[in-house]
Amino acid sequence: MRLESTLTGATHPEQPPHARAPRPGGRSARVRADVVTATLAEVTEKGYDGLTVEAVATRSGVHKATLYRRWGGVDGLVADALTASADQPWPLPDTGDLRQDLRRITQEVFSVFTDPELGPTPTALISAAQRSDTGAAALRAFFAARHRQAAEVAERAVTRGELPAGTDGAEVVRAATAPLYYRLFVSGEPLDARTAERAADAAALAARAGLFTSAEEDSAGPATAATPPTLAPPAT
Amino acid sequence: MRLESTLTGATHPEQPPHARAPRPGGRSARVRADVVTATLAEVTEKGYDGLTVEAVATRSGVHKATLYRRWGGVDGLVADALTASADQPWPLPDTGDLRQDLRRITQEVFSVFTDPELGPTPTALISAAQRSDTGAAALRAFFAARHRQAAEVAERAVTRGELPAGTDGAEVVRAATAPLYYRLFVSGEPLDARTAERAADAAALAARAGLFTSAEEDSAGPATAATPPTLAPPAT
DNA sequence: CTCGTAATGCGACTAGAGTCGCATTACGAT
DNA sequence: ATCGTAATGCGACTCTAGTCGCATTACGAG
Repeated sequence: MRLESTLTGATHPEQPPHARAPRPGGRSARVRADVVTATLAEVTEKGYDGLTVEAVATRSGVHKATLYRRWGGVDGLVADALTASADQPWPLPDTGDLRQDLRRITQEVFSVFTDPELGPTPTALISAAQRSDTGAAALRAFFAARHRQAAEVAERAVTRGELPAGTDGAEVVRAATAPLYYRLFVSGEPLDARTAERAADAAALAARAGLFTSAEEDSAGPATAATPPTLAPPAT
Repeated sequence: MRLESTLTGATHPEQPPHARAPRPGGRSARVRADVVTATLAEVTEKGYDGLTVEAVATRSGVHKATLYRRWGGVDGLVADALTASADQPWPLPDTGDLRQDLRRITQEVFSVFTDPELGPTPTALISAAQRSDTGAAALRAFFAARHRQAAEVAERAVTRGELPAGTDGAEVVRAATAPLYYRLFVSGEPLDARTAERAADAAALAARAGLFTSAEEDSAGPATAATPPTLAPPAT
């Protein structure tokens, strides 16, 4: 479980949550890498409630006081770990069909968070990040980056003429993934592959109906009814 | 961790703190009421991170040890407060049109959580509840109740012939509200009235298209099956 | 190589969360 | 009214998160 290669090997020499260090040199970088690694391991094993600065200190070999000085506490540790994770790229599907692309995306989200092997870490990370202001800020940045990136799927659909011009790509992505995150982190209801599909289909449907164009104002018009598009029936 | 069976014990099926107790009499009831009130006040004022058993003890006039005995800790306090809040009825719209009904619902959610007067309490409550297993269980119950109740708007739509038979009402409600909760509690992105409307419209559209009927089987084939598990969770 | 300085290591100290055993109170039944 | 018992009050105790001042290390510049 060597995350160091990914997280630290290519670690950008900035990002200490506090101040940009006048000494970004070797040691500080190593310390940060070790700490991030240890934090991820700890939060995965014990969850947020079990996350302790002292445990991270022990595991990373970095002194407790140093952790408090640089990260301020568990909040900062989690936020930094999340920030470090946010850099990693996310595979973007390109099937040539919006609905398929969205399905891939929601399926990806679904499998990442439910996979017994991979799931616990991102799940714990996000849960943990929700708890503090610093973590919340990191979360916002995290999702903003994801949405910005994934919006391309919708933008390609616009280019293909599949979606109306002016469609807000990020909004489409949010609509597709929101039901999943809602279940995972808010209502706590079980999440299955079917829900992931439905969410993607619903988002695609709404996008095609033009609900996500930014410069749009409707009221009670023909509403959404007139469009039972050629969309294939619900995945089910 | 372990709540006395008096509360949410896992031992017996029925455990609402207020349900059957060996001594449901006056004092215990008063104590619980005082504690719930104090908990709500504290969590509203200080947020979850500032929530302390000792502060609740002082404010409610109930001894700290009693709080630990009956509620187990802050987790239990929050969970109980949430449970107590869940009982309160939620206004159900009935405009005769699904889309309008859903808009009312999302608008309601929107205003409750963003209202500077009312918002902080439910927001803090839900945020707090997310943090522990006990709280999460209470949250699930809370949302399950809400969904069950709100599903009626979809069921009426089915009766009217506006939606296909077999539509899962709760699912429609979830689809409508998920984007709001997602923004509020997961991504932390700003929430506005327009988003609330769009979410309702999108859900209505998808429902009409028959995406939320429960008894059906897949038609799109292997679309979802193949998924390159190449995410970026920091684990490995 | 030497030196100045930032970063880390170190251990003691404080404060507050959470626990425990026992005394006291008040409910509910007789 | 009386009594048995559950629930609460009470205070001392433990344990650990978090802080502080100072010693030590290692980076980076000359």
